Amino acid sequence: MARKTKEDAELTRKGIIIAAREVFLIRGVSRTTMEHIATQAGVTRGAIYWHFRNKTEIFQAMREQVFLPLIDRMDDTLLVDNSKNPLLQIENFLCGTIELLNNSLETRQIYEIMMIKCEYVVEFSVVLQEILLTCSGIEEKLRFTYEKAKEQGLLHPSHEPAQLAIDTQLFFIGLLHMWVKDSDGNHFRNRAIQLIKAHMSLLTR
Amino acid sequence: MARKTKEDAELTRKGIIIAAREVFLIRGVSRTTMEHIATQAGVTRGAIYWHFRNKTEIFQAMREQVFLPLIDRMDDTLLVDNSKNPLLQIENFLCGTIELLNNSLETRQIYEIMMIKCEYVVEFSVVLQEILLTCSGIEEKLRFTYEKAKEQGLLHPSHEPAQLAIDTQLFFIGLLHMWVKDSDGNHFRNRAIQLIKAHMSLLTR
DNA sequence: GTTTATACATACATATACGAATGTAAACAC
DNA sequence: GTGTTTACATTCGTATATGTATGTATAAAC
Repeated sequence: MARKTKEDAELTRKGIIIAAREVFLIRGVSRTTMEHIATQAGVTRGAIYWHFRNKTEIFQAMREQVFLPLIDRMDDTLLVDNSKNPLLQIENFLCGTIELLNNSLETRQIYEIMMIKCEYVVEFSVVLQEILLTCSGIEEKLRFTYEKAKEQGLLHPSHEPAQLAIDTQLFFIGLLHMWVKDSDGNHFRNRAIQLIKAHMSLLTR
Repeated sequence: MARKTKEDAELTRKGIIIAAREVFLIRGVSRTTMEHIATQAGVTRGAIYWHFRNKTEIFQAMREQVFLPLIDRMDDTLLVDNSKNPLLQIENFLCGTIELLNNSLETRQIYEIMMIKCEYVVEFSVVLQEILLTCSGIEEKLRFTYEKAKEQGLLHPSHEPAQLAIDTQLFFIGLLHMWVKDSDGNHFRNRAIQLIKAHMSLLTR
């Protein structure tokens, strides 16, 4: 075949990432070969090796498509200081994430890949460090928002923002993991929003 | 080499499982080959294929060593009806699990393998179903214990046992995941017990 | 004490994956 | 409009993994 325009090449690159996501989801990252991805994308391995050095680079490219927007949305929802009701801000952030998972096939699949279709060894253990860092960021932003709530007297006096932040964070990490695993939907997916509201109400009174 | 006694053969089998655990932890399940396991165990692949049909069977054998005791301990801690203080029963179950992770290298490694060194596709997706089932069991037992607490008037009147059970379960799932990922220990491992007590105190008042 | 089944080691056949090297036609720079 | 670079496809060499088949020495059964 012949050379493409820059736009076509970019389309090829995007197509490879999409194909990788689809194959990762079915076969898992480790058991996916370059040939699998190439076939799914309708190109040859040559095309892939032109755009990416190896599978890890494809994985990282795929991951960034979801995690950079997540950070942005988190900042938008939690850090913005309209602060009518900080507790509602937190609830909206959590519910918004679940709705994003419900609405965006891409996001849903990437979360699933990252949580149960990837082995965090050698090259991939870098990703683990980034996840821990992201979690630190979330905890901090939750604490910041709980502190605003405390200032407004919305919290039980004996509840400390730092404690609430971690508790909410761990609750949500657990929820996300079970949401992903619960592919039938009956245990967690259907009830996720309700569970979040219940959690928030537990901490409020 | 020559034939061993039954006891020797059983030792070989155990050794293979131990070797598999050690290699799984470093290389991940998918990227571990039978040859890796054999070398680590000091045998040849022939020995492994004599005891197990394939890698999945080794994985399952390894998994059972940890999960069957977990169920037992859960029943012992939560269902037994001495019930001086059901809330303390729950706290003890959660803290006991963390302490088990701290004290037992084997348990710790198997949890780590199952959570971040394994891809749940095809043969392994059966394991996911089992995990979901185990979680259902945990939720049920937590709810049962929270109901006892409610009968004894230990809970805030507006708190429902069913809600508390799920909230605690999700909190703990999140904690376990972060505990495993936090290999440095500064974020979650060192604080796990304290976080559990904080969680329980949040739900009590 | 002979036979048989066991508990492996060794050898073999097949399949698959990777990365690099090479080929090539068209886009783009000039 | 020619030269150069780009965006791939094709080919090749090498390595590695799997499962099975076969070999073998000994424990156990009789």
